[in-house]
Amino acid sequence: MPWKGEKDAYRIWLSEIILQQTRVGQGLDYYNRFITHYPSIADLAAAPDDAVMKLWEGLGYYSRCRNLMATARYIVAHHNGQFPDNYEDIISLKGVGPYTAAAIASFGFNRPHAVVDGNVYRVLSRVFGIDTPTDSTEGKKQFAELAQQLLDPKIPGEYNQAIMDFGATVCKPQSPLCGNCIFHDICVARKQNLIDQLPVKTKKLSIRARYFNYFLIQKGGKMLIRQRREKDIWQDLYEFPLLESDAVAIGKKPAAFLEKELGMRKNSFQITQTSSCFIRQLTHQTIKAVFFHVQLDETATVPHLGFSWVSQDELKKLAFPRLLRDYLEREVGIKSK
DNA sequence: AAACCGGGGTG
DNA sequence: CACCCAGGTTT
Repeated sequence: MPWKGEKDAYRIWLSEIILQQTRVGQGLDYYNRFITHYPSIADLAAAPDDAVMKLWEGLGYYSRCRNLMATARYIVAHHNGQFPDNYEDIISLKGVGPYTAAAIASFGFNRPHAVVDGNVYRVLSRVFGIDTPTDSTEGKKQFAELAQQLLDPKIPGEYNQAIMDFGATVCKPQSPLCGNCIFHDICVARKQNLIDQLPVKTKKLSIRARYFNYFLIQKGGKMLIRQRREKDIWQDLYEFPLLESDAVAIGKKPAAFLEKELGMRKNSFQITQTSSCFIRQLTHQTIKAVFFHVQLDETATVPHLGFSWVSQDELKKLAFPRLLRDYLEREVGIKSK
């Protein structure tokens, strides 16, 4: 991992933001691409939104990318391009919470702040036999205090790295290596046979189904797109004209949508192709999508506010949700790279 | 305190 | 399928 032992706060920050709720194997390529494109925080701050979001495309949790841009620009504007070197200033940055602030402060500036991530929750809950839910306010406070108490303030960076590595390689979520564990004889969870019960989480997420009907409208080699500006999934990413419905089958609504919502003239278009249902499982939503290919005739008039026509080359430079990027590549033959 | 925010890997 | 991932922000 290129960020291990890294002392450049910009690189530490970038790697930590990328790794939020993201596995190392998934984030590694993204990290390398960002460092290549934007070697310094000033480079990142100067980059256009669309270019940065394109580099983030497919990684998910896109607010991380928006906060990344905002923070880079803030540091250039207000900290002379120098990353703040203390916990309080660091945690005040957008997109930086307790974990990330402790990681940057300890790795980059040798400050004595203990990290508490999923690994730490797991190790501490098992070794000490703590069943307070880690997703409760009380649990967060309790584990943070314990972690801070255990931290070796002389070597905070090494300590933080060690406990997270230990959680990732020995005290794993499933099938932990208790036989080789240095805490074998003192681990409360192991002694009481509670390894599979700890850590405790209370909140069970509910997954809702959503039905997206996308319209692929092409004309003269260009496609009609829009940017998602609402506070919803995929904010600031691009998509095609969309009709969301309550169920998979939307009957005769496609034509009505094109006329009413897009202002297209009746009988000036044809739906030439309807895809099968594509399913994308997100953490808290199941997206079921159908794609309608629309053929326009000579008299067709197309909207309008909020939409724009883009060529394939322009489209490739914009960030689309994975679902749409996959459909473009598999069914339309447009490859992103 | 609870809801919301992606995508992928693993067993 | 359930669970988890070097979490954070908004309501």
